[in-house]
Amino acid sequence: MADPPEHTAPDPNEEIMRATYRALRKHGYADLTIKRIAEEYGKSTAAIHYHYETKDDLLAAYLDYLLDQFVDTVRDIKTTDPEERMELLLDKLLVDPVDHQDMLIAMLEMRSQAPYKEAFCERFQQNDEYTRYMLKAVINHGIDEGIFENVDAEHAARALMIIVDGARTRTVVLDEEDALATARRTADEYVTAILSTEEAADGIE
Amino acid sequence: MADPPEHTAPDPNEEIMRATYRALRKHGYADLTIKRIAEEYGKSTAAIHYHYETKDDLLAAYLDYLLDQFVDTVRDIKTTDPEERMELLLDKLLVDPVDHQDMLIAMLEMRSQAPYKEAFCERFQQNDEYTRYMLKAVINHGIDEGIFENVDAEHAARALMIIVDGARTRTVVLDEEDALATARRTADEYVTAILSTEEAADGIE
DNA sequence: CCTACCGATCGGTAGG
DNA sequence: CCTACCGATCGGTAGG
Repeated sequence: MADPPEHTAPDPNEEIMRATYRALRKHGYADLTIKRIAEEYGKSTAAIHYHYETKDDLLAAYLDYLLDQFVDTVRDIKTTDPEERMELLLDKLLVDPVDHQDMLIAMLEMRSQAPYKEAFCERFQQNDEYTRYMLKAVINHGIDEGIFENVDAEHAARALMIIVDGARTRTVVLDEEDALATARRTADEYVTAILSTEEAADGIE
Repeated sequence: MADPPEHTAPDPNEEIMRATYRALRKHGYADLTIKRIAEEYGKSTAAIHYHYETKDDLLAAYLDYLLDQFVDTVRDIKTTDPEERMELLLDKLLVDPVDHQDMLIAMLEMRSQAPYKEAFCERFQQNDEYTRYMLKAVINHGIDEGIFENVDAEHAARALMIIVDGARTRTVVLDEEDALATARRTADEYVTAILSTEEAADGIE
């Protein structure tokens, strides 16, 4: 009931980010209004505008907030073994989202607005660049260690990102529950058939 | 200036479909209004509502219209040789869209609304099923002729669709001009490394 | 198929 | 940070 004895100072910005998250999950992006965020926030719409001048400013801040969270979870991957690290990265990208369907939907909605909102586009590009860099680094590391073929690492990273984005889109658009799992398998096929040196090509079927 | 001597009876439905197409390209889906479609149509908004009860009815009809067009262009592919037919199908899916950026954008916007509009979802599923069936048929044909490995055709078709959808999403969201070309190359790698029997694995690098 | 209009909703602001 | 409100826009309809 009561706040814990040592409550952290309730940062309004943090609270609004959380409220935005809940509102996005509930209503999606197309039906996201300042009023609905304010309802989740527990205050008036003017309270939102007091902290963020426009709706787009708020949403740009929210995308930054999401990007930071993503970077944090990637930092949790401590493994340096290229093969294992690649698997964990692909799991992060293609397995974890299974439990966040609502967010996948809202994010595709926002992504589809990138051509009209430069602030959105920039953030999605930033996120993509970060993820792609992670993949490329693992691939190059694997090449150095001789467990990956001497492939074009940039292209291979892009190929994997295409698979990731394809799976997410299909999960949302077609309501395909196993799109992520199918993509996870496809990514493994790609790694095994194109990247890996020792032909353990048995697992492909 | 004047109409050609033998003008086909101007079918209002067809005219509205064309108007919808132009309005979608100009304004995208999020900013698509009945008024804007009416402007392209050259008549009042009430004229639109005379032919289509609601906005969603019109858009559902438009998706049917698009699906028919797509089926027609696929029918143009006469080749029966599996390898060549696969290449042509992939070109249709990953090369042709280069010249239709505006439509790629509008379509991703509409696709992102599939979770909220059953009528949309159904049509996208239908389109996907058709395309996937085409790919699967080619793969099975190739297997029968011994030029493709005896793989899981259903999975391979789904893998290729993931690549297609990933490329389209990335083209729109990240404004990546070569996302389609990268995906085209990735699809070829997949076909060569996973499907093809004779190892011409030289082209992969 | 048109003109005129309605009810609803939105982002944002004034004034406190 | 609140109440009250504005201007703009939307999908859809009445009446002809």
